[in-house]
Amino acid sequence: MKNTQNDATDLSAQIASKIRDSIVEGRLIVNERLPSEAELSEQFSVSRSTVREALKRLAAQSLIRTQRGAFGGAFVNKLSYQDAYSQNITTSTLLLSMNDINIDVACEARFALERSCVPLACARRTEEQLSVMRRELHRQTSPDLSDEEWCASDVAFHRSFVDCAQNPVLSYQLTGAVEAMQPLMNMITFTARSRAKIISHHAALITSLETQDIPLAERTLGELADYSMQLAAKVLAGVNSFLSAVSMDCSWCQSMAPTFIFKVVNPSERRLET
Amino acid sequence: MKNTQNDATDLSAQIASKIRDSIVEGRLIVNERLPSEAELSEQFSVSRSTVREALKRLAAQSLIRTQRGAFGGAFVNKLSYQDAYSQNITTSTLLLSMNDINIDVACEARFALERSCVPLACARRTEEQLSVMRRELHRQTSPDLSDEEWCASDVAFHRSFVDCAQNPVLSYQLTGAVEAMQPLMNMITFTARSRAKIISHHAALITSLETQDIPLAERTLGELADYSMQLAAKVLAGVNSFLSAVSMDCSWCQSMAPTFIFKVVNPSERRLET
DNA sequence: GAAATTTAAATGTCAGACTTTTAATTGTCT
DNA sequence: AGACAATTAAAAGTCTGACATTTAAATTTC
Repeated sequence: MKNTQNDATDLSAQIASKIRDSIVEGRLIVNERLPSEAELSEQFSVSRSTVREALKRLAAQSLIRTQRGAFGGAFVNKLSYQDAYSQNITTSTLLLSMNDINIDVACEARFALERSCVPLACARRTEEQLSVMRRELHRQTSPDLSDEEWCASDVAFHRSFVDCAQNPVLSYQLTGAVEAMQPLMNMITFTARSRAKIISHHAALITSLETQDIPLAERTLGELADYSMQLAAKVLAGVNSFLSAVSMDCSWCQSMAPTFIFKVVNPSERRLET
Repeated sequence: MKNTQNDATDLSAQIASKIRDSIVEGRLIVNERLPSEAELSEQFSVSRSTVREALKRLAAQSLIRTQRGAFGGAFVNKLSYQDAYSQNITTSTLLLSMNDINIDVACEARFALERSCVPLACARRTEEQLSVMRRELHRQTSPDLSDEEWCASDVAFHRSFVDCAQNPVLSYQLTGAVEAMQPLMNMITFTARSRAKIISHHAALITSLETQDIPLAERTLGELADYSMQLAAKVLAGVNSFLSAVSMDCSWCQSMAPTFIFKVVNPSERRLET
C-alpha cells in the first residue's frame, strides 16, 4: 500500500502522494500540523510553488485544511461526513454521466442498495423521519412542481428512507447512489401520469415503514425499480427515433447523446463562466 | 447547484470550483481541451500560479488530466471506474478511521450492503467467479497466512461475491464499503479459531451461490455480521482494559485509541518519508 | 518520399518579491 | 492588576518573470 502514484508524474503529484500515504497510514494524525511550506520545500528539495501545488491537491480531497497567519499552516483534516458525502456524490455523478451507463443497470443498483436498509429501516424508523417522508410525499402531489423540484423532493424522500436505518455508514454509502441518480430520474419522470404512479409507490413505502412490513417495503422497491426501467425504456425509444431523424455529423451532439439529450444547449453558451 | 465553494476562500479554490461546475453541468465535455494556463490566467485575471493551483485541485479529483508539449494542455478527463474506485476507497477508509465509528455500525452497514446483491448474485454468478471465490477460500485455509494476507484474501473474496451481481454500479458502490472495512477486520480476526469460523461461513456463501439459495446467502451474511461484531466486542474489551491500565496523559495515544491501538508505533517513527 | 531537424506552444519548475491574515507579544492607560 | 491598543513575526496567498522540458507539427535535407 505504498506510493499510490508512480514516478514519471510531476513532482507535485509525487509529493502529494507521499504526504497522502503518511496520512492514510497514520503517521500524520488528525489536526497535526504539517511543516510550513518553506520547510517542506527544503525537505523535498523543491520550490515553494511545487509544494503548494502538492498541498492544493490534498486540500481538494479534504485531506488537509490550511490556515493563514502566525501559527497557521496546513493541518491534517478530520474528514467529516459532509465532506465525504459531497465527494462521493461528485464522483458517482460523474461516473454515471461520463460512462454512458445503461440506465437499467443504474436503476437496478439503486434499488438493490436501498433494499439493503429495509430491515433496519423498518425496525428503527422514528416518527420524525416518517413525518419528513410524509411531507415530501405531500409536496410531490402538487401539480405545479417543476421537474427539478420534483426530483429534488424524490431525492429527499429516498435519503430520508435510507436515514431511517439509523446507520451513518450506510447513509454515507447510499448517498452517492441516490443523488447520482437524480439527473437520470429527471429525464424519465416528467409526465403527470408517471409522477402519480411513483407517488403511489412512495405512499406504500411509508405504509410499510409505519407497519414495519419488511416484505411490503421490498416488494414496493422492486416495483419502483421496474417502473423506472419501463419509463426509461419508453423515453430512450423516443430519443433514439429522434436521433435517427436528425443529422448526426455534429461530434458534440454525438458525444452527448443519449444520456444528456435533454441538456443540449446552444453551442454558443458552452463557455467557462468567468 | 451553483458555486460549490463560497467566497471567502482563496482564488485557486474559487476558480477550481467554477471549472468543476462547468464540467459537472456539462458545459465542458469529456476530452475537451481547457484554455491554456496563460489564457485562463487572463480570463480570470489572476496569475498563472493561481491557475495552476486550481488545475492541480481538479487533477487531484481526476476531473482533468494534463499533457505537456505543443497541443498539450488540460483536458476534461473521462472518470474511469478505476479512478472512481480508488477515490471511493480512500474517502471511505479515512471516514471510518477518523470518526471513531462504532465498529458494530460499520459491520452492520457492510453486511447490509452485501445483502443487497444477494438476489442478483444468486441469479447471475458465473462459474469463473465461483472459482475465484473457491480459490480464495482455499488460500484462507492455509495456516501460515499472515494477518495482512488473510484480510486481503477476505476482501478479494467479498469483492468477488459482489461482482457476481454483474452490475458495475453496484460493484463500485460496494467497493468502498468492503475495502474500507479491511483495517477493522484486520484488528479482530487474528486467531486461528476465528479464521476457521469465518471460513465455514465463506464456504456456506459459495454453496448458496452454487445452489442459488437466496435465503441461505442472506442468513449466512447475517451470521457473518453477528460473528464479526462478537469478535469486535471481545477485542474491544481487551483494548479497553489495556487502556485503563496504562497512563492516558499522552494526547497522541488518546486520539489514536481505540481504533488504531494495534498500529501504535514509536513516536520517533512519526515523520514524513522524504 | 523518408528521415532528420527545427520550431513553437504547452506544461513543469524555480527564485524572489510583495500582500494579507492572524495570533502572540508588548506596551499603555485606567 | 487588568483591559485595551499597538507592534511584531510567522505563515499562507498572490504575482512576476525566467528557464527547463516535452511534444507534435512544420520544415529541411538527403
